[in-house]
Amino acid sequence: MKKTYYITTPIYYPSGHMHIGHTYTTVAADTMARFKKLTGYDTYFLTGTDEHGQKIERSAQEAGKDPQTYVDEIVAETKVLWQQMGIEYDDFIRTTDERHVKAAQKIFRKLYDNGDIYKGFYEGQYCTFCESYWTNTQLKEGKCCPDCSRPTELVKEEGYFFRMSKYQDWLIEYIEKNPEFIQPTSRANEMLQNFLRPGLQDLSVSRTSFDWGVPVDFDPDHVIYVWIDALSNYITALGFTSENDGLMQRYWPANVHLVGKEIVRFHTIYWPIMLHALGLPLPKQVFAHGWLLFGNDKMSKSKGNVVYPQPIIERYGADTLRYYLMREMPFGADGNYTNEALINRINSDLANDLGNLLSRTNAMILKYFNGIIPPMGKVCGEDQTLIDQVLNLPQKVEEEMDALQFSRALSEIWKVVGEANRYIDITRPWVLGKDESRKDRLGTVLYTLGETLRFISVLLSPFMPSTPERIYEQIGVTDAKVKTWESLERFGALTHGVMIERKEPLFPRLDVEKELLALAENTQEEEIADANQAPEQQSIKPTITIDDFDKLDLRTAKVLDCKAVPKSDKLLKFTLSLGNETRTVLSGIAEHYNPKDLIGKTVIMIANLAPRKIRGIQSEGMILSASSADDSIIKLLSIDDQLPHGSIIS
RNA sequence: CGCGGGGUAGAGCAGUCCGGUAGCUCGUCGGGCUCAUAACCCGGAGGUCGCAGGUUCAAAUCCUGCCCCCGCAACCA
Repeated sequence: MKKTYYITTPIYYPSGHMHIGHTYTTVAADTMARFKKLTGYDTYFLTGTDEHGQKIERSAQEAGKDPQTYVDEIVAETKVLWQQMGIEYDDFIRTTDERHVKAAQKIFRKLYDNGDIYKGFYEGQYCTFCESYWTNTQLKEGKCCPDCSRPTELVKEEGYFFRMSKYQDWLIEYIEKNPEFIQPTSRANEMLQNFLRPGLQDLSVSRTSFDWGVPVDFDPDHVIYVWIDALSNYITALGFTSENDGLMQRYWPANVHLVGKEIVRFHTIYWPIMLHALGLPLPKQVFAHGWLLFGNDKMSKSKGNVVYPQPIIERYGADTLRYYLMREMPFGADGNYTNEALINRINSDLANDLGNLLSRTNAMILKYFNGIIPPMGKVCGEDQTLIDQVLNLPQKVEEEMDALQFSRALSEIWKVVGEANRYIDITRPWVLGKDESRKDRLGTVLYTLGETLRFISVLLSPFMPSTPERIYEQIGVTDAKVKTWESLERFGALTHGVMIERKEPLFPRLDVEKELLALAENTQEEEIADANQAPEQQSIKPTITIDDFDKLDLRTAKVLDCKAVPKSDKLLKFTLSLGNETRTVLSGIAEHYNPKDLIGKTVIMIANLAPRKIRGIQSEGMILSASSADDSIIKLLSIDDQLPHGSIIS
């Protein structure tokens, strides 16, 4: 029986279009899956979408659609994107699939029956407007909602909880004994130090505050919250709890869950504990890759720097983007996406090195052998050097792939591309071509080059699925048997006597300036679209009466002193004069103002706001400021200094 | 002292676990070649490895302290 290999991506949240970050993860998983298939594994590759939850419910509402229609559209678009990117998943699970819903309910019930889930009360700071709970650490000053800045209130709600703490010691031991389980290792330390060792709290696993989810079948007021709903996709897709669980038998436990670094916790704490509670083995590895940053900034919609793959695919093709994503940065660390780096990679690696190698090889076979692949003759030392490296290549690539080091694997392949280019300079086939008596030698050189390109193509096929075929037709590879992993065991499987033709360049060289301009247009359109959208999302708060307004005591205040608060990025400490008294007030505007510039200004403050301790300093009021929707611009309200300090504003 | 990651040539990164001539890609400068997509090949210049101490025959690497950047802090890959 063949060895199996099961790899997954996270299931993505379809509240918006998939961007290059999602593409990155999915391409990595696809590349790995293709590599394992190539090397003879019985491979299963799962991706999908996590479609429930309040955010989807609300996004759908805003778009004037029912949630199912809303997610159906985004999923359809996502599938088109994956198809364009050459993603060959074996299954695409949607948490709204009937099969998933049923299985998630069974899992929930099973955990409840076992006593791992119990009914209790959830208590937390709740924002009525956003219909969302926030933790104390998330809240803004004055216990305000981090999303809409309205005050939150303490709310108690009936809910189901998972007894995480029960399994905490077991998991700590498991992680310590299985260093391969969480990769890179630094992530394991992070989990142990941050969450596991300080102690796990029981996890709230149901909600009554929204409906768009899988109902708890024995208590339909509750829907199953994301943890069990989303994480269980990895086994519900295999038919866990259904009569037809053949895939589960065959592929579980997964070899790798590929995840982004922000969801490591869910996959290395909650998920293992859930599996253990269900009596199932844990995935062999959870691999956390880094983020694709734009320049040095995190991609985010509010910054308007989200990169979408479609324009890149249209301009340069999916294989090119796949190559860039897998090559540019070490898998696991954060990397930068820049248009310039993309174009440089295309030009130097794909056009100059690989494309040109093929071009010169193909051109010489046409010129000196009328397009017929010559046979291989006697091998010299200079041939052998190249041949040895070519023969060692598959093993090197496999080693790097097993460590999920895509970038290094490609770098190994490109070392050989470079070696082949050098080989041409050393053997000087154009000189051999002038001497009819050295035709055999010339044939050997060109055959060696063709055969090297065949090795490269086969090894490249998981990374760039459509490029190898374009190479094959230029070096006369037609037989499927010489496109396999097994065909890389010996040097010389390339069939001679085959007729080849001249084709268009594999990857045309790009004009850097021109391409940068074209790509910049794309990003700018996005920015404008986002900027126009942003203010609309901040709707006007509910109406209040004049009495409500009267409760506020607004005063002018003179800034006597202003300093940055130590160990804080955002806070400034103000000493304010209200005429007859002096107040200390903190304000989170350090990123926007230099403290010195504010001394002497007259600002407006709320004088009767309940004092609050922030960073150990008592803040006795609040200074008014206006901000843009994403807080990128914040302006302090101030007035001309004509009035006495402490004047009432009404 | 909340947690984690990072600071190495103009740019982007590897090397740090297991101390011992500082490496790769791009760019740049010079040379070679003319089969090739003005591509390819060779060579050079360019770094007090964030700062300060310490351990050592020897520190980018180990220890201590500090500075700066980034991310996370209960569902943004």
